[in-house]
Amino acid sequence: MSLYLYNTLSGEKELFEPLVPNTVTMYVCGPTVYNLAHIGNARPVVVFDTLFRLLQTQFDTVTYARNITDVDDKIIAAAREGERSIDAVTDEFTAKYREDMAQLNALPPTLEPHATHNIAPMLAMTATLIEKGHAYESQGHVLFAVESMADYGKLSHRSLDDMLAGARVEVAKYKRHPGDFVLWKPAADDEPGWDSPWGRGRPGWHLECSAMIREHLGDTIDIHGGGRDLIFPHHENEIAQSRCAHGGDYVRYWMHNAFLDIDGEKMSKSLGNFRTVRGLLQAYRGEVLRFALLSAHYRSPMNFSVDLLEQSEATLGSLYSTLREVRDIELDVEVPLADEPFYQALNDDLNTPIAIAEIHAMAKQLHKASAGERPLLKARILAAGDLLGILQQAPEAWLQGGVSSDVISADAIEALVNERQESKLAKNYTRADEIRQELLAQGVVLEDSREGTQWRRE
RNA sequence: GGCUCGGUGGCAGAGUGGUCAUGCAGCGGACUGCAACUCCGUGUACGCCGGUUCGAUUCCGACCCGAGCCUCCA
Repeated sequence: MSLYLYNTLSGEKELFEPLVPNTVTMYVCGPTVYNLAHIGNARPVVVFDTLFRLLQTQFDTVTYARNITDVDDKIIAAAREGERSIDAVTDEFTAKYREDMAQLNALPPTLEPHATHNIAPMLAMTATLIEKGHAYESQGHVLFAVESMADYGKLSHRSLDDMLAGARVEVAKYKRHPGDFVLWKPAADDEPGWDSPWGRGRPGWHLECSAMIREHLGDTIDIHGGGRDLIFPHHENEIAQSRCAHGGDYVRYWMHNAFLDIDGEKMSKSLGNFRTVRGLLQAYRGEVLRFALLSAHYRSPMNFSVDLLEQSEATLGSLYSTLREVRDIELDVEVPLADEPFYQALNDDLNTPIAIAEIHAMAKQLHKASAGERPLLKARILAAGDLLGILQQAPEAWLQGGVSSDVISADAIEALVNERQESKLAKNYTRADEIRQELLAQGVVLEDSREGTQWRRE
């Protein structure tokens, strides 16, 4: 099966072939740990987690690194504001980030490098860039000289002239060119800092990723992902640093996810429509959030709303209902992935909406399938769900669980279901219907079948 | 202003040069003691205007609207 990925650098879908056969290296820009992750932050995590799962089905070794930026102006500001130590802030939000992403069924990355643990490689790269004439020291800062790189701006399709035209911000005096960016900046006494040949200071943001990639994954990696907004300046500057420091290719496939709107508006603090993952998890299960995020192609802007979440929950419920019908079927069948439409869809630049449509098609077939056909269909649905990071729970647990399961207990429901069963046998349909209505008011739906009554929460 | 990228039926969202997305919701029917689940049926959707073409939602051009980036925001 051939995997095609859209490469931001070329603007086209390209056949994916790792540099080293059967070995893939992937890096995704992770969080700056000074606050809670919002649902927009979760999109790349879910998208690249899905890619991670897909890659693992066809390459022997997949090394996926996602960094933790734990030194940054915003962290310093957050610590000051809360009158806490830097470590207290970064530890708290690193832990919460991991918890939130785990709720979204995102697998832990292979590596999770922390910026503060990789200062030495950053210093080394800075020194190399100065030696090679791509960087210079100025008033305690070390800056990258963008004019020293012939094709600076290639990823974001812009020239230095374009950038000059757009520069409305006052240019710092210590810069030779307005586009020059910081590799190393001085730290005040009460700020985190490390000794360096250029004085006590801390690394610039772009440098962190370049240095950690080289340190943990190598000079050239296969895939580098992140949100669209990172194309410039972050990724452009990473390319400049790494290519100028050690030559050759830096990243072979650049992938960027589009943004999320909230109720048709962009998410921003001023609009008051900031949705943290943690907040949303109060009302919806992580799998619902994940499904919602995967219901649009990763390069399409998507509108995130309560409607979408309700639809996602209903859709997952219906798929779990289908799986409940076949819960007793033992699985001992192999699913030949290469033949699967859902697998082909995912291999076409991670087309998750098509993959989901294929799951629906299989569910439909399952309802009509003969007993002999059912095991394979069940296995295929679960295999698709596994790649998408959904549908892996016990159907009963999903259907009878939920974030509001404290409204009425499962025991109480079972008791009423039993009472209703007796009423039905006694042909007391008035009481039976009363119980149905009573439970419905509590968000519990009853489904009668020849085998008995099943229930689920709406 | 520059550079990227979008505008698809009530909603979400794929895709394609010429009968089909898919899901949710709605409507009609079957099934059911009543329901739910399931099944069957049901929608003159592709921003606007030109052009190319036998034929365009799909290609080309202009326009309108929206988004992201233009020094640290997924």
